[in-house]
Amino acid sequence: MEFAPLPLEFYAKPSLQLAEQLVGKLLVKETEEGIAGGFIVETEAYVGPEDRAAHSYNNRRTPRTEVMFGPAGYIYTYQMHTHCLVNVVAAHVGEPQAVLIRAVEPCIGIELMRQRRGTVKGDRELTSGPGKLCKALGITMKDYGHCVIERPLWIGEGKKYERITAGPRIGIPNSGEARDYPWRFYVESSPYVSRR
DNA sequence: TGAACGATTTGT
DNA sequence: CAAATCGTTCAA
Repeated sequence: MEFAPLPLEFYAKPSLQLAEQLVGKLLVKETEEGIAGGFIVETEAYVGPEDRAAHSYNNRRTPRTEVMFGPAGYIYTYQMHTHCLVNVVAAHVGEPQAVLIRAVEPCIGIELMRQRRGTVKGDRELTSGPGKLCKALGITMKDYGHCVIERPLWIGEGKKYERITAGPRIGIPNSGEARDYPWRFYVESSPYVSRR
């Protein structure tokens, strides 16, 4: 895969807009084990201070959320239970917005992904969830703060998908009214989204 | 469908 | 120190 990251300016926009535009882009991670990547088929926008589901709700600023207060185009990883989740910072300095990558369609290094994921039923299980794709691509907490236009973790032009759908976000039952906002974007026809 | 898993952060 | 979490995998 030829190294051709999207320009940093691409990320300097509201997370709702960025979340929709990231669908179809190619997410790539290169490690000593090899290269792995996939087309993004599902994202969620986290809008920041006004969004009860966001870690940066009410401008909460801690070591963990710090990167979201910086410029767009940087990686915000965070761990829950035994899994790592990956976000891309959006908007501008001082606006703690981010986009969660929830699922990708495997494209590069599928054999490596199978290896890293272990026992899975089929290839559609490889990356159909935020924790799954991190493990498949080899994304870890070490990628926190990494700039997404540089190796080894970057995003490039991908392909066009038909029919991108918006719906409520997943896994945020305790976020009050924000629970139902249609801020999840996914490819309707893709078997690789986290929930069908 | 439900519980275990158990890293890390945050609030009491 | 206790509770909570943008999840995944097992067991029935």
